[in-house]
Amino acid sequence: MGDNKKKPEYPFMEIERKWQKKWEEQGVHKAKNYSDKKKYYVLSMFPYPSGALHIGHVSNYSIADAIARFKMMEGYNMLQPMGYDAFGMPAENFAILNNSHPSITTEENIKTMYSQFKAMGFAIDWDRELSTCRPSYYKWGQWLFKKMYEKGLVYRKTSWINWCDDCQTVLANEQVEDQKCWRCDSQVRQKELMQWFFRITDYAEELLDFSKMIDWPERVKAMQTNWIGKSQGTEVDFLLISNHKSQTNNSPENTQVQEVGKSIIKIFTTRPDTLFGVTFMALPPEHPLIVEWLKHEPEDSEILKFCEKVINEDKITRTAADTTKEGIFTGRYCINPVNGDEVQIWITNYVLMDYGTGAVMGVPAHDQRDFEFAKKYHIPIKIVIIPENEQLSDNQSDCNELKSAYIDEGILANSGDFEGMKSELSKSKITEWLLNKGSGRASTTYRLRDWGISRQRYWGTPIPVIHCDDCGVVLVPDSDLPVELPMEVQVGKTTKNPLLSVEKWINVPCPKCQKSAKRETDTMDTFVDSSWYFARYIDSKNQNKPFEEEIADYWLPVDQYIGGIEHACMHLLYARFFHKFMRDIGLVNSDEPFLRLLSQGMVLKDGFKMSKSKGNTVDPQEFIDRYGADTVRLFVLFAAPPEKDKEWSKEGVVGCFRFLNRLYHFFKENEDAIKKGMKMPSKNENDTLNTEIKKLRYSTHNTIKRNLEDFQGRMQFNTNIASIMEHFNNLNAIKNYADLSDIEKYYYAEAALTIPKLLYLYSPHLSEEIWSMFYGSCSEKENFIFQSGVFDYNPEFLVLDKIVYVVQINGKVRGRLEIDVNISEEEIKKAALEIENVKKTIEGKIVEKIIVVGGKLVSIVLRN
RNA sequence: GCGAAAGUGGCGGAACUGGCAGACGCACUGGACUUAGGAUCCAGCGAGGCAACUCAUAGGGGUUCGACUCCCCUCUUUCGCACCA
Repeated sequence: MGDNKKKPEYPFMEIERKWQKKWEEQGVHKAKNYSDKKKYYVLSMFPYPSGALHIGHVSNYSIADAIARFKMMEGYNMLQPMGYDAFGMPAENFAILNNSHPSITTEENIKTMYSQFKAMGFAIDWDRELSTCRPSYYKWGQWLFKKMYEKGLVYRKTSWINWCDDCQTVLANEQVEDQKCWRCDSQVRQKELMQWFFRITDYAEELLDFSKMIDWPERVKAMQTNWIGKSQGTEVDFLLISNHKSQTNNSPENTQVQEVGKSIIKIFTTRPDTLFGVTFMALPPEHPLIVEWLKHEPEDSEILKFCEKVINEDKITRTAADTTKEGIFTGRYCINPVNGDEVQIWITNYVLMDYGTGAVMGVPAHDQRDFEFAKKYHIPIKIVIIPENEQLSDNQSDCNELKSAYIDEGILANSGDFEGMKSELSKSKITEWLLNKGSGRASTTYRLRDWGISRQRYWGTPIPVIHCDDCGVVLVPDSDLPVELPMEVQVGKTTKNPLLSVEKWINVPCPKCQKSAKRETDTMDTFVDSSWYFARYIDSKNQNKPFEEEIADYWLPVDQYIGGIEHACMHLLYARFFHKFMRDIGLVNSDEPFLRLLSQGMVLKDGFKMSKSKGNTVDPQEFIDRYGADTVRLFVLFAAPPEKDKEWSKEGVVGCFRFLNRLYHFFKENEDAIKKGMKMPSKNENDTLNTEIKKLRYSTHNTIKRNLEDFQGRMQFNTNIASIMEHFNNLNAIKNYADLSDIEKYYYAEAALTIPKLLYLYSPHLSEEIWSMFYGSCSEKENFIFQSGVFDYNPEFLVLDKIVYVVQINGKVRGRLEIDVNISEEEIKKAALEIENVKKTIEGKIVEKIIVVGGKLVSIVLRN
């Protein structure tokens, strides 16, 4: 021990390959679909096959693998599957860049990634591997689409989207830069396009319920709650005045018969207490009423021009909070149901058609936006709420002096029968009054919008629909599923959706009437694919249904999900929606897909997110080749707690490598010594243990305890690893092995062999290698670490016979006291007062009281 | 603006229910051994002070025998949502 000879690096490459081979040969990572054992399903978000594992993947799967292996040790029937999220724009663009077809490049990338996964040595059941771009997978995505359609959860409607004429596709908001297409730089315009939607809003209320999860980060729950954005308020009907004042050409059609549905403007408000302060009505140009009115406008009308301008503004600019509020008066009026006031109707750029009822009552005195708008266009401002302790003074002068709206609640003024009532109470009273009059009702709205899943893209799951002139939308029969993507297309920069030009594929007979019809050419958003993949893993080879319900009952929900925070309001919400839908059609019997969620932090370089454009990327492969998978895995877990961002450090990796190296050489050098201590001597010599070994034994069991409890609770692997290093340092400090008694040698060996067992979760290859030095293959069967069960400690060894008390005077540490455990409080006080330094400090002062905290410290309080 | 999280040495981070602030690792410094290398071993490592001690957990108050931890205020950073009526 401790000699100064040169040491070669440990042969990690050989060791890692060796154990990967053994694990595979003996199928130790395969999960059984039917088992008496309790199951544990560990899942990491699957990767998009970009051609190489990046450091984020390595971090994600290292966390998952630690949990997975712990559950294996605990004896669970553990499942950790892996697959690829292979459809979508990045894959399509990758193919375009390489002048190839995405089906080719994707499968190539999958191959590369698979071999990288193998080299990392994750405990993955590869028999269940899937890729979303294979017909065997997306067949069932299409099947689920149909089920959803049949349940009324799928619909088509025209909606306003960002459209690039050059690329002939919808652009997501983040693909529009400065009103221009990110790819071809041409002007983006708003276009009304027929799109497919999933009615996720039907589940809005249930999606707000997180009670069925065991452990989800507060942050994610808050983000989803925020995103769903439930608001309770009141819907109010404003009657239109049909022969409006400004109209000059009073044609009978316009003035008399109004369609019933259009004779009112419905608004939603969370502040019915301000209803008496309404001085205008704000509608977006897309509002059906406006659309109707515009038909009667002359071509050069200002109103028409204004509407066109607003509609063509890109969504982001238009909905930004700091965009100047603009509007135009329609010349028409409606009636405020609470007081009969005539209210001007304006078209504005700041009201959103797809929230609430798509119309807003303008209360300039009590809403900042309305206030700014009213100021600009000289619309009257009427105060109807005053702060509780103030009097309403001269109304008129007040309004002119106002610098901003009073948006808080208060006491109602100028409010008819509700005069003097508190906002809080008046809300329900006014709503009640409206209900009785039939011109309003309580209402709940959500910010959550239905999920638009149409993509005018080639590389995605085809929507299994055929359009027939006579029959309309016809679902592709089950027997014709999957609707496979045609392969004979050229993807390229210039072209529109390549599917549009595959005549052979598009033109099909209508399944109902056999007349010629056309296939839907939109494909599905890739988030549809990832919304149910966790369920497909449990029976991924099934050719007759998405998965067997009985197997799903065993495996679902996922016990532990690990992924990035970036999916909080997208993937994680969509997957919850899908799971609930699958429950409602009887496929699964649980309410939530993911019981526990760990959202891991990013790996940063120099404090920034790694990105190609910044040029601060790290290729993990480089480090894996040089220091081994065990080292890299250990580093990403040691650098910070899993949910925190971690800074990539080359030196840190080397530090982990050194630790593993030291460990390996320690066991090589002390192999014989440890072997001698492996058997508990028959004679119990506990009493004769020297203090050093007693401390080591304490270290062993305390380290195990810390690691065990951490896995049962907060899962901060960085401190676990630190504690293993610390314990190894303690073990290394024993230099007098030769002098030890048999029982001391036993505890020495125990201390040593604890290390591979604890480290197995983070650096499994080396751990197995060390373990096998002592518990090596007896026959054909290997003794894998997990088979030895989970690590456990003996609480008896954590009881010390001497304890160090810290002695404080007025809160400052003045000494310490090593004392027998069983000593009484009085004696401890006495002993504390006898410490030299304590004596000196309290000399000439009066001791007011002495507090003894059991097993920890003595606090002496002096009178000042 | 709303919501969430966070702020501790040169750095990543420990300190779990209030009880020795800085575990573990990196970097650094000195030494040993070295045909020198990303090797190994020993020692040191918050600041000030010869020392006893003092000062330090973003800043300021408070509760307490005792506060990184609890309460109040302020500042800063990151993230999410954002004209949501």
